[in-house]
Amino acid sequence: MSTTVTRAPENTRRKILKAAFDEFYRNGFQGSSINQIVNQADTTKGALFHHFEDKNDLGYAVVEEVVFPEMKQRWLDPLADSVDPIAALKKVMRQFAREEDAKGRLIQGCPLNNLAQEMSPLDEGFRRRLEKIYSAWREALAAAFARGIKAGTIRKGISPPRVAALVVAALEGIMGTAKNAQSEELLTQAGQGLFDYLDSLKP
Amino acid sequence: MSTTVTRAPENTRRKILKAAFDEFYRNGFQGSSINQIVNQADTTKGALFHHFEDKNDLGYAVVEEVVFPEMKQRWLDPLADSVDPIAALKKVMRQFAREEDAKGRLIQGCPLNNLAQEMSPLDEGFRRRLEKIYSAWREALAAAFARGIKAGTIRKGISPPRVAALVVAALEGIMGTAKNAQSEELLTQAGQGLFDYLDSLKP
DNA sequence: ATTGACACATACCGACTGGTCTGTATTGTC
DNA sequence: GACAATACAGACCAGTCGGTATGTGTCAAT
Repeated sequence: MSTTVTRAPENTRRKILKAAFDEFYRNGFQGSSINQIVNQADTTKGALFHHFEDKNDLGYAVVEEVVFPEMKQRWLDPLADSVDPIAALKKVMRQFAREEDAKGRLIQGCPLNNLAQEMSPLDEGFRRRLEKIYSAWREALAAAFARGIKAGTIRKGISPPRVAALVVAALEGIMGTAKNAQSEELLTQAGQGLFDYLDSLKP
Repeated sequence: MSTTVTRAPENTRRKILKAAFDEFYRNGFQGSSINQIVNQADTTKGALFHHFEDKNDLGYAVVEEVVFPEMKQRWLDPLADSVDPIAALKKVMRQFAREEDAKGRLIQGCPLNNLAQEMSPLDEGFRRRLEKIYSAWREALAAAFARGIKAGTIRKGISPPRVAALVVAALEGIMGTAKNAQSEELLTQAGQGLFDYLDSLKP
C-alpha cells in the first residue's frame, strides 16, 4: 500500500509525548508499555525510537515538555506578581478544582506527584527533573508570601520558606489521599482545612 | 542434594512477606519481580505460590499484615486516648523522625503512601485495603481532636474531621516531597510548618 | 506401616517487555 | 535530477515476567 505519509516530525513527536503522558498518568511509568504508547499515538516503534533514545528519555521529555509547562501555567504564573498570596492561592485552587472536575480528573491525583512517588527513588534523572519543578513551585510560593508580608496581607513573623514547603506538601498530600479515597468530599474537606490554615496567616 | 528442609510454614510465610515488603518499598509493586522476592526471602516460587494465590494476593497480604500493623502501632495507638492531641502528635512525629532516621529510611517515603499512589488507581483490591488504613488514621485523629476540644486543649469551633483530613494529607505530602528532594532539611522545614499549624489550633 | 495432606523445590511455559535492524518513502540541498 | 539526511514502518530478538506442572521430602493420623 502506498500510504501518503504526511511528514510532520514535530507533530509526531507531540503525539507520542501526549500519548506517553496519558499512559504514564494512568498506569505509572513502569506499568506503561512502549507498544501501548505507540498504538495510542497511532504510530510505530520506529517513530518513537527515532525521536527518543529509550523509555527513560521519553519519560524525561514528558516531565520537561508536558508536566512542567502545565504546572507552571496553572500554579506558578498566577502567583507571579500577586501581593495577596492567600487570595490568589484560594482562587487558583478553586479554579483548578472546577477545571479538573470537568475533565473527570479531580480524584486521579497530580501527574507530578504520581511520577515523583514512583520514579524518584529509582532513577536519578527523573528525580532531578521532578525536583526542579517542585523547587520552582516552592520558590514561587515563598516569594509570594514574602511580598505579602511587605504588602501587609500576610502576618509578620511567619517564615515564607517554611509555609511554602508545607503548602506544597499539603496540596500534593490532599490530591493523593483524595485519589486513594476516590472521594471528592475528602478533597474539599482537606481543602477547607488548608483554607483555614491560610487564613491563620493573615495579620 | 538432600536438603534438610526445616518445615516452618508460618516462618516461611513471614520471610516472604518481609522480603516482598522490602522489594515493594524499594521498587514499587509493579517494579518488583517475584523472582527477586523469592531470592531475597531465600526460598522458591513453589513456596511463594503455595502461600499466596498470585502477585496481587501477596500485595494484599503485605498491606494487611505488614503495613497496617506498623502504621497502627506508630501512628494510631499513641493517640488512642490522648486528650492533648497536639502534644501527642508532635511527640509521635519527633519519635518517628528519630527512629526512621536511624534506619536511614527518613527520606524514602511512607510505605503506605508509596503503595497507594502507585496501585490504588490500578487495582480496586489495593485501593480498598489501603483506604481502610487511611480512614482508620483519620478517624483516630478526628476522635483525638474532639476529645481535645472537650478537655480544653483544642480551640472550640474547629472541625475535627477537617483538621484530621488535612493533617493526614500534610504528613503524607511532607514525606513524599522530602523523599523527592532527598532532603532532610525540607522534611524538618515542612514539619515545622505543620507544628505551627497545630499550635494555631490551641485555645 | 501406610496413607494422605501439606510444604516446599525446580523445571518449564507462553506472553510480553524494551529495544534493534533493515527497508523504504519523503524531504531539503545543490 | 542526484544525493544525502531525515522520518518513519514493521519484523524481529533476547530476556524477563507472572504463573504452572510435577516431583519429592515431611509429618500427623490411623
